[in-house]
Amino acid sequence: MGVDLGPLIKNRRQVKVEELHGRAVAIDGYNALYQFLAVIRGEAGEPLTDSKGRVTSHLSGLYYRTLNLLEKGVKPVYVFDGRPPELKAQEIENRVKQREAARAKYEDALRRGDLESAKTYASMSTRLRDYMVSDAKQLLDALGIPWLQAPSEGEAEAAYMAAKGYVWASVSQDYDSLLFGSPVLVRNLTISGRRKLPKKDVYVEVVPEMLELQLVLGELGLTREQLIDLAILIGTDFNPDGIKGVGPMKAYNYIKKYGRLEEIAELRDELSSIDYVAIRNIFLQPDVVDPGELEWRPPDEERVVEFLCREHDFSEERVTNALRRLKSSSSARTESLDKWFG
DNA sequence: CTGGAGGA
DNA sequence: TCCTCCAGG
Repeated sequence: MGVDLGPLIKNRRQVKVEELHGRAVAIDGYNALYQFLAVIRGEAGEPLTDSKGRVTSHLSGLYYRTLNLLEKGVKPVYVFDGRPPELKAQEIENRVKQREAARAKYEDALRRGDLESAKTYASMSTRLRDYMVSDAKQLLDALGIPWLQAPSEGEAEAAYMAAKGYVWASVSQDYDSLLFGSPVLVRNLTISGRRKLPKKDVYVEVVPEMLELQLVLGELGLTREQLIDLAILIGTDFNPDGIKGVGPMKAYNYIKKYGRLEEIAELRDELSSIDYVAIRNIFLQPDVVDPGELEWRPPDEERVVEFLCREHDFSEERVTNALRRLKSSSSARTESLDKWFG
């Protein structure tokens, strides 16, 4: 779920798509696929599937989102989670239980014929299976988009890539990559702007926003080490409960007043059950790998059609239309991308 | 979420 | 041309 740093961070800036032109970004692949799976659903909340019953919602989202980014001159590299740290076990168990509870409510809502609730709970019961990730990687290969299997946390790997200059920014909805040291975090990376709020017929304009680590730290008057301590008080994936009764504001006040966890006398008992030294280490010395040279190739149209249309029953008209649009876009003909289509 | 249809 | 709505797989 990530750390709830949102309320503390005022220093966020809306990004225009033009500012992303020509830039490489590392996208948290699991984060992205989960969102597509949660959102792209039918009337009763069922995911899109092919004729063999395999889920394809995430492929649809990944395909059109990626082509849109390419059309705008953005060069994405997708980073997928590897083996989670031991300390993430509790968080993973929590998520499993939440999904199971949501699934029960989903089935109940279906029985009652309450489609609106069904859709909500279906979304909450989203599971990302291995085959879905595998399919996503196959699609990216066909599209000529690089992807990376992180040794551990994808967010950590993306942050490393940004910090080392392999990419300009990391992309995720979560704030964790700031804790992992990403100099720039982009949230809401989407081209088409408006999104419908659940329940009400209200539409909200969704614009990509950019958070810079140094500006955030400067705004809060904290070091990255202190921001990590603050996050531990609120609760991270590695101590999901945090400290009872301590949210973003109280956590901030504690760290501003005492500087670091060791000095907070009144929380000594609560903190004694949290292995915060190990958690700090996950954020400060994460298990990452050098990505090597990233290569963007032109989409292999034959392969894309074979995979999406032949194998997964996508409409060939829609799929080829999208590719044609990319080919005729100005971005595809300029700069480093001109080699794509001769 | 996104593209495309169909109405304003 | 813009906007809203809905199916997509």
